[in-house]
Amino acid sequence: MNIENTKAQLRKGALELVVLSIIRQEEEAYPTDIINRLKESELIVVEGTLYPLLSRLKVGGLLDYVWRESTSGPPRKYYRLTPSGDTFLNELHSSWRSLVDAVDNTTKTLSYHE
Amino acid sequence: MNIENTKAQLRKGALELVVLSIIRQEEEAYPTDIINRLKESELIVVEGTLYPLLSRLKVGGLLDYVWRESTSGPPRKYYRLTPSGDTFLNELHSSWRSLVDAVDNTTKTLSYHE
DNA sequence: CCGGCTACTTGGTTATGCCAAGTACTTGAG
DNA sequence: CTCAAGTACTTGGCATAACCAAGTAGCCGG
Repeated sequence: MNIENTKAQLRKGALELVVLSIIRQEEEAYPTDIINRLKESELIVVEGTLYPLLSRLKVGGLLDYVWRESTSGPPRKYYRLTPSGDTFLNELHSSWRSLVDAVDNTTKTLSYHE
Repeated sequence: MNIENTKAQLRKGALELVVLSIIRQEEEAYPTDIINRLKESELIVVEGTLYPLLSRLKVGGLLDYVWRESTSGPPRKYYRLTPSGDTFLNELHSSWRSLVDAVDNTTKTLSYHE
């Protein structure tokens, strides 16, 4: 059993939450922005993960994007939250808090061992 | 995009942590025990999820079990943490705290919207 | 000895996240 | 003009987790 493997597993599902949060914070963001923000938080994500995730959120109506020119390369897709994306993010954040509470509740006696 | 689906996704990977935590708390526990404890914390898990998870942890050397007679049916597999399971759980708990911190860090400005 | 309860097991499905290529647009050097 | 290098986005295939649903099997009471 590999701890690194399980650590990676832990964050699955939290990605949608953090990606949506970053986009809300920035008002609008393009993928490389988002990847850099994630790296700052030590939540490393690669392109092959992020692009499909953004597409799913777009198809789901939670995100929208506009093309914008870049001064240093091809144009970029700048993503923004739609109104339903905004609502969804609030719900998702609340679900996250519930999960954290539930896990904390289950693991709280760990403190006797640490 | 379905909020229920994504909510379910959120807890993936957290299951190993809570299952190991429950077993440590109880000293030893059999699957139905664990499922009931999870229900109390609103972390619903079905047999088809839990049994394979326990098997993986057993194969990984983190858990061990003993058969014990029951007064109301067939014997039960009582699972216990092995020493390496104990170490693993400490590491996993620490990874969990890091993830929570990272997500909280990313989502903290959400409070301005709530 | 058989119906119902309790425990445990096991295919098959879906979806996420990752890796690794691949496509395409832009700029600048020569 | 053209070609290399950089930036941005896309896609196919793989591994795995969690779930669903069905199935196997031991145990007790009538």
